[in-house]
Amino acid sequence: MRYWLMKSEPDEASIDHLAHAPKKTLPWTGVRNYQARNFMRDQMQIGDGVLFYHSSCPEPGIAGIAKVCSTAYPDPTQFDPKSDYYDAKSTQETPRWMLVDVKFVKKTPLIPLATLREHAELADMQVLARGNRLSITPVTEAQWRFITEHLV
DNA sequence: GCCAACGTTGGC
DNA sequence: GCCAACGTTGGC
Repeated sequence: MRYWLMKSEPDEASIDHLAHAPKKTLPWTGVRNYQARNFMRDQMQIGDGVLFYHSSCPEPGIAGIAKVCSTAYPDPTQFDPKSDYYDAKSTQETPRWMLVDVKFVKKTPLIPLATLREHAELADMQVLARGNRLSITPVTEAQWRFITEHLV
């Protein structure tokens, strides 16, 4: 059992989209970074906790809780020439990009980035590191507990 | 829109 | 394998 923070642009896929999706699940499409892919492919397991983070928006921050609800499988958008996420170098036989499905758990009052930065307990969170751009980052159990017990 | 930080690409 | 150029991310 691990914990993760996953960034999504709310215009693309917000916590509300997840809450209203069929079965309350969405495939985490569009990751095109090897480190983030490797987390999904190699480390995520069904049941892992997810902090659902809204990025590139007026109020960036944690907007809800979700959980991993599938093992990794090829991201179908890499094969679709009409998709923004199409990758001409990827083939069905040797897919380059993998994803997991994520299931809604609950929406939370938005925890802004600035609030996360205020807490010494969270100072080592990878998402808060200077220059961090990774869309999926590991969260420690201590960080997870602090956020879910004190900030939500 | 700016810009720091970082990843990727491709020539050599 | 190096590294400059370029593209992207994402907060502000």
